[in-house]
Amino acid sequence: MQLQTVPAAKVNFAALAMCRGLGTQATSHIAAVSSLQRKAAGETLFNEGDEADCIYEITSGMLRLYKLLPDGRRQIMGFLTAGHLLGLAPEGTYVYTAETLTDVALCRYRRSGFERLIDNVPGLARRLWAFTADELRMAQDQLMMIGRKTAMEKIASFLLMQAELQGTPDEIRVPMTRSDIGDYLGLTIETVSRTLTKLKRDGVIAVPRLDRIELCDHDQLEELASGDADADF
Amino acid sequence: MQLQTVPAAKVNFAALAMCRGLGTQATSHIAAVSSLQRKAAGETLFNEGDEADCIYEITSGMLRLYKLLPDGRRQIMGFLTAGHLLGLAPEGTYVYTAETLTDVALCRYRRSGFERLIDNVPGLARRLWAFTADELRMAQDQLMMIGRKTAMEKIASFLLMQAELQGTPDEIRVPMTRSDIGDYLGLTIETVSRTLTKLKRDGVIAVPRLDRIELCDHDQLEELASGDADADF
DNA sequence: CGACCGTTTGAGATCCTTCAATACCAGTGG
DNA sequence: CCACTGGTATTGAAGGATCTCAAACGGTCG
Repeated sequence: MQLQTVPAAKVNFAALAMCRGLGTQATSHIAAVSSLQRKAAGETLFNEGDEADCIYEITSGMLRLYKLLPDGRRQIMGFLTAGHLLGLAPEGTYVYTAETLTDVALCRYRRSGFERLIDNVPGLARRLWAFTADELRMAQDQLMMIGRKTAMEKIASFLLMQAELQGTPDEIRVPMTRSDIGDYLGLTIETVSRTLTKLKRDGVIAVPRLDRIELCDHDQLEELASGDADADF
Repeated sequence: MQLQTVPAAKVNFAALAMCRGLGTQATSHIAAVSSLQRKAAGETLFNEGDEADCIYEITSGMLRLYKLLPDGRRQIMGFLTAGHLLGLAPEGTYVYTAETLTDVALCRYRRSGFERLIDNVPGLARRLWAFTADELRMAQDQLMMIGRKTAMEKIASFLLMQAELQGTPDEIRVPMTRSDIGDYLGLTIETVSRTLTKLKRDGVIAVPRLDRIELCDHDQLEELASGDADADF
């Protein structure tokens, strides 16, 4: 369900991540192939394997990206917030499924119109490259985390990463379920829950509501995340 | 130790992955900022955190890319062969360490000279983007593998991936140690060894030498890799 | 209130790790 | 030629972190 489509003219395109640093002319070219979209929580933006005909920029809200194995096992590749692009495959099909975790506002760029711009707008291809490179860097950090960290280190890293991503060092919003967190970190829902409980007991975090976590002891979290914490934690 | 530096004029640049599809003029521009290098097995190309002043293209041989945690735990991000680029960060520092597994031939592009080309050679930025996007796709496949697959599924997937990468469906070269494989898959060296032994016992693979693995039963491997194999394996 | 859905908690099982011993292989020097 | 050495791989036994299965809890909504 597409809640709303705003005429392109009403959007401040120069403020979008896609256009930042590009000239006004480039910005208007980009505006010409884009439209604003709203999605409710729990909707699918596109599926892994779909024809990649659009690039999206998130204006507000949060999405989850994931891949599935044939038997249903899921790996979440990331949680995206405002300012991030997605659907950035230079060719072919989407490599993951994108679903909204909250209500989301998006700017959509049609690939058909976008293609020409990439080669003609100076700096645009480079900008797309930079976005993809950043996504790669995050994927590789996640690899390190999933492959070599313990459950406690993963959870601590996750909490700090969300705080960083959301720009709120002391409290994070958690619109994703425990199951989402588990599928992001390579853990089960029970292990996520148990680990959070342990952090609560130790006073490192507080959970006033299911979708809020207060980071009470930032330093302790940092230690837990990097794995050089005292043995009694 | 740099074994050899070949004058740029002697290299067939048009055949390099970096230049493929670009014009002859673009190719000569790129040639102007590049040089050929050889490295022996076991050398470091660059370290995680180093100033990223060069982009490399592999001409022959194999490298490993990895990140380290403060306490020494290692996660290998990939094994690279001929035709792959590395060091492709659009800015800043290298995000991983690169070491040679075998003797390696490389084409090196200095960033200082390369920068200008990116904005001036039509199609180049897009090409770099495509390379980074491909690296991202591989990182995300690896995420799925490490986060959600069992040891047997990981090993089977690894063997098939190497066969694909090396273009030899029936036998793969294994210049990396068991420890490398473990650090790539998020397993210990013992689990890697035990899993390979099991595959040997079941006749799915054969190991004539430590650095060779024959894939005897490709179909069985595919089944094991995707996780929908019969329970008795 | 009662149903529902996600979370938490518990108990037991398991896969993988850890620790330790042995085997293998290539290189070296007697 | 062969013992010795160092490094990597294999194998075994035991332990532990995480998973699985199951029940209880807690908030939300009609």
